[in-house]
Order: sequence, then structure tokens, then C-alpha cells
Amino acid sequence: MNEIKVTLPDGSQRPLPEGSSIYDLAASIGAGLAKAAIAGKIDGNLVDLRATLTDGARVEIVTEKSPEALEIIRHSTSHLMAQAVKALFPQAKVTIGPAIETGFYYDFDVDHPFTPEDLEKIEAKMRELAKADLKIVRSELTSVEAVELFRKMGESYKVELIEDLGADKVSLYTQGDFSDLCRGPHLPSTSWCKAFKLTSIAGAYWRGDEKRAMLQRVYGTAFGDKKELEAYLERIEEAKKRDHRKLGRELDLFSFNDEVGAGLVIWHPKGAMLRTILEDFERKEHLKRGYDIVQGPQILKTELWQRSGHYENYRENMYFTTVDEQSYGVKPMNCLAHMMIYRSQLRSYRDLPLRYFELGTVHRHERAGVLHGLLRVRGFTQDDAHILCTPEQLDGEIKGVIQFVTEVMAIFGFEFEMELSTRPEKSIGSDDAWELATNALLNALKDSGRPYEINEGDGAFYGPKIDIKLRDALDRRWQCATIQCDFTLPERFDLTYVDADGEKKRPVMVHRVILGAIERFIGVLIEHFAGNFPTWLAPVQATVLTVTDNQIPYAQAAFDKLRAAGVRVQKDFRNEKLGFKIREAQLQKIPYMLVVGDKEVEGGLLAPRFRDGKNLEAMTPEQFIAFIENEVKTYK
RNA sequence: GCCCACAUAGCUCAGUAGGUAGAGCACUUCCUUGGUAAGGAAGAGGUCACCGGUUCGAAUCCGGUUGUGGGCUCCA
Repeated sequence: MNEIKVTLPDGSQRPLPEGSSIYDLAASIGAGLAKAAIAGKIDGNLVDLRATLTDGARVEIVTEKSPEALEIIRHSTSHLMAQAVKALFPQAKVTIGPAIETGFYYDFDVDHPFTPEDLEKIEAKMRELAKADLKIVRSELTSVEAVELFRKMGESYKVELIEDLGADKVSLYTQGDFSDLCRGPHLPSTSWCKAFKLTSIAGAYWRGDEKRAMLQRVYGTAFGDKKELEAYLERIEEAKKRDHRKLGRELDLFSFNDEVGAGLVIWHPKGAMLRTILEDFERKEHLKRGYDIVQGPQILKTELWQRSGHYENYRENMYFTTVDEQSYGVKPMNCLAHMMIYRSQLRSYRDLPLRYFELGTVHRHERAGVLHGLLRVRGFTQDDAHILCTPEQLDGEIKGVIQFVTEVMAIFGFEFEMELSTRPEKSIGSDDAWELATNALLNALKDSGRPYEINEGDGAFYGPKIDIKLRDALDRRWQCATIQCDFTLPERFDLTYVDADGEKKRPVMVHRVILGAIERFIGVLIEHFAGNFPTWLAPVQATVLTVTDNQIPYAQAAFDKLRAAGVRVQKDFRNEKLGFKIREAQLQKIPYMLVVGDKEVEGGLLAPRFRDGKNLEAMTPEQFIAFIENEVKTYK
């Protein structure tokens, strides 16, 4: 028998008989490794454990502990679920079932709607199939053979997939009586699926197209062992405690009301305070960076929305009202008034760039199913600005915006992800304009030194954009900041400036938000801090607590002093024990509790206790005011 | 908008097989004046989301509407 040589990750070479698999290689190294091996990598590509090695290959053995293992485990677990579903519901048609960030899913076409009880049955069946230790075997066949096979099985979705794939050959994975079209790789056998849980049932369109069939998606998660699974489930439970909808009620920040309407936020005093703090912060930061504050009306004539193209492209999302036979549209965006300000005089290149900033409240009729707490609403306020500049200035302006976002996010302690979306198929504007704008965005991204992703063809029809995303407690991504170049509006509104050569030229327009929507940002902010807002943001910064009624006059005087100095202070002089008041203040996540007993009255002091339980040195009201002012100034 | 689930006191939740509702916390009053996460007692509080149907009788069964949750699609 001939011999082959393979290279291991440490650079060493190993001879093996021809026809050896990764498993054979693992076994030749040690029995323990053979037992732990679940797959391998040949020349950097993930393959099955039984994949045959060729001479000169660079090989890695993937064990349960490898970072690649999780994805394989989850993918195989999704197959296991499909097998269980086919066993219990033979009429179900299988479609696709990938591993995802949090686990896996599989989409089925079944008439019978899955219930939570079905989920339990499916899970039980999966355990049974896992226990049976069915070998998972890869085979290859031609597309023609595969189409015939799946057609015979009545798996029309698989037939469609193979036909669309257009490959000569496809691979098939078989475990027991279940075969699935799949690229792989997979675990060697079903017994490797040791720790999984089905989590939810949802609807999902076939191929993500709302015109196609609605399938039933079963979500689940899987890990290498039970401990990791349990730790994950516990993390989810913990994250739910940070849910902004729960904290919003508990901290009395905001509410929704079905008599008012879906997706319309009602801000209670503390929530409105939080908003005000953010808005004041925004005005200050924008003025520092050369923006002008402007303000447009809430409704604008429908004719204007027709001219801008919103009526044609965005009408479904707009609210309209007719008064005195004149139709008006409630603004879903702030750009039109800003255009009008630009057009109110003749502009010179010397005036540019112009940066118009507005805390603009907009209304969009979002489809009912997408509403989600503060994170997706129908009425919201954007920290919106439109930058009008010469093409030469575009680069610098975009860099400035990214710098702005970076500085602001650092103050809040947010990590963020940036994505560049490029020209879609359906778009307007010249190739030159697209190139100029896309390069400006790309340069700014490179310049930022931060990682970014590119979404080819995902831009708006009117220009490319950068989206910046933050994550909520459950790791779901929400777009907050966005920087969009726009070629339509300057055209449609015939915006011009007189250049140095005396010619009228078209300015470039950038539409950008930093926090995005204040509502959404606050939603993410609540989850980020789990309601424990830093002093500069906390709607209530301190609460004065009396030990007994005897201290009320002194405590009231201290309270008045703090409030007059601008400290956001509350008082609790109720006839309750100190422990009771502390508990309540703590649950309200108020940063400082100022305890006033006989000792403090005597010394003219306040005894501050931080919400983490630590006591600060007793200090005078004046000292405490200075202390808070310093925290606010330094964004603590 | 689509799929599935859900809607009981201010909040969190019970309510068995259709026979007009219950707990804890919060709230009010009284007692208690107590130094760092719940002192005690009493009381009040609900057209069981809304509209319609089945039934002698509906919180409970059926239909619709509104709202909420998890997804899909779409988007800040």
C-alpha cells in the first residue's frame, strides 16, 4: 500500500496509508484524540471526520473544544430536528436549516401548526434518535439523480434548491431513514448531539420572500455539553431582566396605551427627564461641531412630498390629513424643511459646508407586526442633520461624522458595529456620483481604524450609506447612527451654490443621525446600563431619606438646597424604617441615597450611600452638590 | 402586512370539567419613631381588553376588533 504524508498545525509531518481519513489520523496520534474528534480541516476547509486525506494536505483535527465545533454541532442538531419532525409529521416538507449565532433553526412546510406540546414531542424524539447513535453518512450524487430522489420523496423545496444551485454534483447526508441535501460538514453520528433545546416557533417566508409560502420555523439551540447549554439559558433569563420594556415600567419611565395607539410612546416624568438630558447633550455637542440648530413644521403640503419623491416611494408609511381642502402629510423625515432653508437664499461655495441640525419628531406608519417597545415605534424624534457641501468637502465631512459617532458612543460606553451598503440594482444618480460618495464613505471607514462590513447592493436607491448598529440585552442588533449620501433631493429641489468660477453647481447632501431615534437609543441605553444610569443621565440623581420624623425640617432644608443647585433630587420623609426606604430607592436604581439621622442634623451633614451599597464619607450639602456637579461634568 | 401564542386588580400571577372572581406586592387608614434591601393591623380596589355569537347560564367555548410577545418581511 502506498503511503501519503500530511502536515499538522504544528508543522510536523505524519505518514499515513493511502485512503486514510481524518479519523484514522486522529487514531494514529492517540485514542483520546480519536474519541474527541468530530470533524477536520483540510487546507483550511471544514470537512467531515471520515473525509479522505490526500498526499501533502495540511490537516487540522476539530474536536468538541475547537471554535468551529459549535457550528457543526448546531447544524447537525438542526438535521436531527428535521429527522424527528419527519418521523412525527411525515407529511411535513423540509426546506433549510442552518446554524445561527444563537443556535439553529429549521423551516418546514406543514399544514398542522406546531404547538408548544409539539415542540416537547419533537425534542423527545430528537433525544431518542440521538441515543440511537445513528451514523451520519455523506454521499455524493449528480444533480439529476438528486432531483429525482427528492421529487420521489415529495420534497419539492429541495428540488427547487438543487435546480437553483446549478451544480453538477451535490452532497447528501443520511442518518437512519432520513436524508438531507447539505454541504456539510456534520458530526460523525447523532449521539454527538448531547445538549440541545427547542426554544420557539415562528413563521418565516420561503426564501425570505413575503410573496412566497409561509413556513413554520422551529428555533433551537445546542452546545457541546449540558453545562454550557444551561449557562446559556441562564444568561437569557438574566438578559430578560434588563429588558427595557420591563425596566421602563418598573422605573416609571414610559408607557404605551392601546387607547392612544400602538407604537406611540407616553413619556412619564422620569423618562421625559432622561430624554431632556439627552437632547440637551445633543444640542451642546452639535453646536460644538459647527452645526446650526433649525426647526421645521410637523406637517407639510402633500404636493411637496410628491416633489421630493416620498409620496411615490414612502406613501404607505405616511399619515395624511386634509384641512380646508388642502392635503398635508405628517413628516416621516426632516429633510424637506432643511432643503427649504438652503433654498431661502443664494448660496456661495464660501457658505459651505452647511450643517442643519434638528431634533425632529417624525411619524411613520410602521407595519403592525414590527413594533417593539421603544426600539421600533411609530412616532419618534431623530437627532437629524443634513450636511450640504461641495463634492471636494464630502470626504472630510463624513470623517467628521464618524469621529462624532465614535466620541459620543465612547461617552456612553457602547461598542458598535459599522456596515457600508453599496449601490443597489435599482438606483438613480450617475456612476461618478456613486463612486465619489462610496469612496468617501469607504475612506472614512478605513480612516476610523475600526472593523466594518460591506453589504453589496444594500444601499438606498438614492445613495450609499454607513449604518452603525448597537445591540440590545438579547444581542439583537438595532440600527442607531446612519450616514447616507443622497443624490435625489439636491436634484429635485434644484439646490445650487455659486462656485469660485462663477458657475452654479450642485451641492452634495449627507443625511445623518448620531443616536438615531431618541426612543430607540433610550431603549438600548436602558438595557446597556440595566437601568443603572450613570449620575449624569439618571433622571433622579439622589434621594433624601430621613431616619425618623425628627429630622424632617433639616432634611427639607437640605433637599431645597440641592434642588436649587440643579441636582435632580427626590425626598422620602415617610413614616417608614430606613431599611424600607433604602430598599425602595435601590429598586428605583437611584445613584445616591442621602441619609439624614440625628448625627447628620447635628453636624450639618448628609450621609450618602451609593446604590451598590457602599457608603461615602458624610459631607455637607454644598460638598455633595460639588461632588454631583463633577460627576455630571465628567459623564460619570 | 404574514405565521404562532397571549390579554384576569396599578404590578406579578392563580382560577380546576361553562354556575357572575382570588393571592402577593403596591395603595388608603391606624398603631409603631425604627441608622443602611420589606415593622404590625385593618380597609379599599376588577363590566375578567373590546364587540358579537352559542348556551338557562360565558373570565372559561366560537368569530371579529384592538393591543402585546416571539419570529418573517420591511426599517431609526
